[in-house]
Amino acid sequence: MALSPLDVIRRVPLFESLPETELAHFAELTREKTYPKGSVILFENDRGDSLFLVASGQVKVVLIGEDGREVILSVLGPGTFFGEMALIDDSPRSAHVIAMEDSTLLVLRREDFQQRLRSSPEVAIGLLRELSRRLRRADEKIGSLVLLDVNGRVADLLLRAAAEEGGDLIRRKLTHHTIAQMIGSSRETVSRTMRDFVERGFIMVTRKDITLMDRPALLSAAGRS
Amino acid sequence: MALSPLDVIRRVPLFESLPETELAHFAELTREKTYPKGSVILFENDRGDSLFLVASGQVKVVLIGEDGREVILSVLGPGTFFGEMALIDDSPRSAHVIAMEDSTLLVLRREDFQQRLRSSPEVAIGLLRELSRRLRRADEKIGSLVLLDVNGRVADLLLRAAAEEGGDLIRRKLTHHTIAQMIGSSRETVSRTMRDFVERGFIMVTRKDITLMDRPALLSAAGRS
DNA sequence: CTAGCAGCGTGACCCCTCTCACCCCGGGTT
DNA sequence: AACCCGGGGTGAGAGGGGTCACGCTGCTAG
Repeated sequence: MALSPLDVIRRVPLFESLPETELAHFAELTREKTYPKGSVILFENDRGDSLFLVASGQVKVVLIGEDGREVILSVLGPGTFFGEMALIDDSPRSAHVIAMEDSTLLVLRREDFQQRLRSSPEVAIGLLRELSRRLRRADEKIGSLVLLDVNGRVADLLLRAAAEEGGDLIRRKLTHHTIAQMIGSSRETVSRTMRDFVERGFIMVTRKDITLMDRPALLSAAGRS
Repeated sequence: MALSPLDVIRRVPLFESLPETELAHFAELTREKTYPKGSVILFENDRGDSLFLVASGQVKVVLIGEDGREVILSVLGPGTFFGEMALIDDSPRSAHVIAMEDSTLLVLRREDFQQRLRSSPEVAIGLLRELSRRLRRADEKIGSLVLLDVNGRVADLLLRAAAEEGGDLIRRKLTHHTIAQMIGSSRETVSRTMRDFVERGFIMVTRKDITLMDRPALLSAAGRS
C-alpha cells in the first residue's frame, strides 16, 4: 500500500492534465506526514498555509458546536485534497479536519501551490471544477436539511453513498453515529430509521455492508421521486 | 440609474484586475436583459450555458421542495454574478434563480467567458476566490442549520446582514417570510423570535430598518460568544 | 374611499425528534 | 475467563417549532 509521493500525485484528478515532469517536480516539493486515527490535522480558525493531499486513509471535515456536537461537512479519501480555501483567499481555516483512520497526507506549501496556480490554467480550471462540485454538494445538503425530514435525509445519504461506489452496494463503513453527524440527526433516530427501512424492504444490512433493494422507494423518501 | 454595460462590468469585483480595454471588449459581448419582479431567470435542471451579471435589482437563488416550500440559498445584488457553475463543469443548473425586484442582468455566453478564463489567470483566480467564499458561506449555513435553534439562526442572520452593510444597521428589506426561507424556518416562528429579541433589547425594529442594539447577546445566541 | 393584498402578531395544537436510560452483542485484551 | 468498548436497539418523556386559523395594519390601485 505504500505509494510514493509521485504515485499519490498521479492519482489526484486535479493534476491529471499536467505532464509527467511537472508531476515529478511537484512530488519533490511535498512533505509526507502521517496522522493516527482520531488526531486533529487542522483546527478551525488556524491560520494555515498548506494544501493537503490524502495519500491513504480517510479524513473528515467537521464543524463543532459550543456544546461539542459535531457536524460532518464531508469525508475525504485517497486522491482528494483539502485546505485549498485558506490558500486561495488566505482567511483562517473554516473547519476542523480529523483523521477517521490512520492516514498519510502529502503537504504542499502555499507558495509552491500558488505558483502552479498562476502558471498553469489547467490546474486553476481543475480546481474551479472541484470547488464548483463541492459548492453544489453543499447547496444540496442545505436543501436536504431544510426540506427533508430525517427519513428523507437518511434515504438521500444512502443513495449518494451508493452512487459514489457506482452501484447498489455500500461497502464503506458507515456507523449510525457517523450518519447522524452527516445529516444533522441523532444516533438513536438514525438507528430507528434504518431499522424501518430494513423492515419495509428498502435496504438490506449486513455486518459489513448495506445494499439498496428498492431505489424508487428511497428516491421518493428523499423527495426526488 | 441606467448604467451602461461597461459601467456595470467595471463594478464587478471579479473583473477588477482587467485592463480597461479588456473590459470594453467584454461589454461588447454582453446582452442586456430585464426581468420583472417574481419572474424566474433560470430553472433548476436546465442546461444553461450563460453567465449572468446583476446590473440592477436583486435576485434570489432558491431550491424548491416537492411540496413547494422554498429555501433561499443566497440573495445577489448589483455587482455579483451567478450561473458560473454550469459553465465550469457543464452540469445542469443546480437551483432556480428568481428576481426579487425588477432586475436587469447582463448575459455572457459560455464561450466568451471560458476563453477569458483560459487566457487570463487573474480572472480564474478571482473566480476561485469567489467560489471559495461561497463555499465557506454554505458550510457555515450547514453548521448553523444543524447546531443552532431558530433563535440562534435568526441572530446569526441578523449579525451577517449587518456586517454586510458594515455597521449595526440593516436597511435591506428583510420580511419575516424571507428570513424564514433563508434560515429554514417558518414565518410565524421568525415573527415570534424577532418580537422576543425586541423585547429583550437585542434589536430595534422600525418600518424600514433593523438596528442591532446588543451585539454580545446576539453573538451568544448565535453560538459564537 | 374601498378594495385588495402584503406583512405582521398570536393562540392552539400536535408531531417529529432529541435526550436519557438501559440492554445486548461481538470482538479484542489482559 | 472476565473485561472493556465500539456499535446498535428501544422505550419513555419532553419540547421546539411547524401548521392552522384568525385578526390587524398600512400601502397601492382603481
